[in-house]
Amino acid sequence: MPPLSADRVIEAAVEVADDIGIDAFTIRRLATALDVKPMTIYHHVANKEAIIDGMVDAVFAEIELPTTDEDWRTGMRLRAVSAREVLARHPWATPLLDSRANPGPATLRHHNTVLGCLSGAGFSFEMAGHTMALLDAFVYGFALQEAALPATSGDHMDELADDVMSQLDPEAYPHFVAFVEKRVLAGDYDFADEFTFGLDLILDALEQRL
Amino acid sequence: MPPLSADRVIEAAVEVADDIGIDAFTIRRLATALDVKPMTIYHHVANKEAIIDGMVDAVFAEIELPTTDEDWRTGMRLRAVSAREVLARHPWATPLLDSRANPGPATLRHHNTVLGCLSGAGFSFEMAGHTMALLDAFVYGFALQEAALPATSGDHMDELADDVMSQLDPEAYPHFVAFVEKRVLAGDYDFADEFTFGLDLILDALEQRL
DNA sequence: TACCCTACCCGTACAAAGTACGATGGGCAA
DNA sequence: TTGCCCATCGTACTTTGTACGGGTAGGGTA
Repeated sequence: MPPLSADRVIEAAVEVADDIGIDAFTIRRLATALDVKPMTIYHHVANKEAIIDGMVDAVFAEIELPTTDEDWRTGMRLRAVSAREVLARHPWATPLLDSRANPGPATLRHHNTVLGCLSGAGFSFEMAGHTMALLDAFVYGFALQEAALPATSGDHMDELADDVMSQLDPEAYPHFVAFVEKRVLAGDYDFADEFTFGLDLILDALEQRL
Repeated sequence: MPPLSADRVIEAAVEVADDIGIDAFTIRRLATALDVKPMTIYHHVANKEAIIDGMVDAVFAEIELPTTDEDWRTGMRLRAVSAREVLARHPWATPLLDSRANPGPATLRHHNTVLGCLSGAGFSFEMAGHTMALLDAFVYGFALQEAALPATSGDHMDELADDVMSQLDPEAYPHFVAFVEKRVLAGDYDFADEFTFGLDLILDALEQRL
């Protein structure tokens, strides 16, 4: 076991948060995961906020970025798909991504590269801003919805949905109940498919406006 | 002052969270706002989680819903615009909207009405699912971004952006720095405008697919 | 060898949070 | 008046972040 370091603290913090969620993530639990006493951690990071800053930056670092020799659509699609995957692995991160007052280097690099891809493709600053805000909103919002799901597909969802349905008055919410029964429980529903539908619709529409 | 009730607890809780944020929102502070001792609150609600369930439902209740005699596009646009306004008033709510295991009546009514509007306009269950997932993702994601902004427009932003810029190496992040200088600090930038751009783009594209 | 410095690590302790448990007190029915 | 009920509260326990200061090991210097 190498001596503790800020990087090892952040790395373990991400793992702990993945396992037990950001609410249950405490310094004491992180210390246990690192096989160290709580106060040891404070020798390497200033406080819990600084750890979370680092965790968010680590998440940004996992997201694949467009390369310079791609067209904007390929690059933006790649980044969006990668971001969704990463945020699915780290569901606690989505509400925090934009909320850090101290963005880390990977965060800055991320935004810089995205803007560079769009500028390189001839987007005006105005259009680049529109595009980034729109795509980010969609990706973050989708990740938020997905994080709330008990499961995105598979057998588990049937039982869970049944459970919810049983406590729900079909008279009061007829469209909702019908949707869940006819669509969600139909068999082949996978919420993740909604992502590609929305993403490609947005990319198509952006392309048209150029 | 009427006697305490679950509704008054929820109402005050929303106000407190609006004022000081969800992290600083504690039972003790809520009790102070209600001019009551902490334990009194537990006579009316089960625990803090139940309060948050109620707060989220109260936020859903504030969002305007489409009426049955509108076409789908008008209804969906109205709801999206209203949701953005409501979430801007209650920035703490966005990450919680989808995360409640016990949705309240306003929440269920909300989803039911949205689905009803789409079904009434002839959307298939499949297309209604696509549409709702896409619009919700955009609205929630946008609200998340907006909540992270120190300000969406006005003079404050200039100073804040200057502050951020001064600590940032233009060599390392040239596109990012250029974007902020040329677009954000240009004078008439208002992040809120990005909302209508994205929303109308999505609605246009949805209309085309029908 | 004797000393000390530095980099780590930890023991203890305190404030603030959620909330279990039981007491209190004031109004109403009989 | 007596008895009861129930909204309110006092006290106390657990869990959290983290301030403060004390160890301790290993290497450099005299």
